[in-house]
Amino acid sequence: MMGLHQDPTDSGLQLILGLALTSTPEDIITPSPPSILHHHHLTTHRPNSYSSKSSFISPTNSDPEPSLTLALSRETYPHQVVKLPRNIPHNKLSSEDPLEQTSPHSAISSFSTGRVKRERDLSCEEVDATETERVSSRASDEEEDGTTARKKLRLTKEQSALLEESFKQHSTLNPKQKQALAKQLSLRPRQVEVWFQNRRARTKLKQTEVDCEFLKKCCETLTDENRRLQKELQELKALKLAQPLYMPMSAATLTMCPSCERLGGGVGGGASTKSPFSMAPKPHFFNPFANPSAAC
DNA sequence: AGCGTTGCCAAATTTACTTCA
DNA sequence: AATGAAGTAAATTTGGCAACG
Repeated sequence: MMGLHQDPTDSGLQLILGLALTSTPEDIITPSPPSILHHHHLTTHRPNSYSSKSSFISPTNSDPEPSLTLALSRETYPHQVVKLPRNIPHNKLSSEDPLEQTSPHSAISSFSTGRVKRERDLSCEEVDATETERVSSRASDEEEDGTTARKKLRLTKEQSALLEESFKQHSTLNPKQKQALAKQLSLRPRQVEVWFQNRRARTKLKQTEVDCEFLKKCCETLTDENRRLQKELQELKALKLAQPLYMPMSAATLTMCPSCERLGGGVGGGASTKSPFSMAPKPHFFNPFANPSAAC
């Protein structure tokens, strides 16, 4: 009825999701406001200081159970074996290190800020890499002959645990924190940065899925409510046809509906009676967004 | 004020790798 | 054992925004 699609990929649903949850209380299954609103806030009022950026999604709130997040790689990939790729694309043969790979456009010019930045990051992180690769888990020492494709880093359990722990404290890092964490993990700052970016994306995705489930339940509740009201309306219409003449009631028999302050008939609400003025067992207009905990 | 640079981020996408049927 | 599909996470690309000189 309400045009609420069940498909989470539907753009209409996502729009409704962002709007509908603005009044989401804290006692529902979505402990944090929808990330859509946060994104708008961040992109329009991006703070200068890094410490204030942690408002994106609080990992302790939106991801209270890290073991249930989408990041299950440590459990599903327990062996930490770095294998050579089965097939090596031609365009990946130039350099093993992804950070040392420039895109096909990267050498064209320096007009793109991203390209300039990457080259700059590379230059500063190469120094860092030489310091850290002695104990790094990265298998990245084969690029001398230029015939090895890049191998994707698989973080160790310890590295993942430390990154997760750091993410719980703050979902964004300032440069000092990034450097320190990279040194502690024997990774490059860029890798730490990428991990945090991907981790934030996973958190947001998970939150979106939670929001979607919440809206599905709200939709079901509203559907049931609508069905009930439609049925009640049909009954009232039928009674109206059966009793076309107005039958005045004495003031003593009238009661006030506590929710909508409409007059109802009979003592005790009359819900059990089949009076034409019987009250619905629930409020006439049920808003799950204003009262989602009761709705879902 | 306008401009270019720099740095960070989100979003989308690609890619390497793992798991499982 | 081999294989391909599906899933996952690391890495890349693109574009936007803000701060700074």
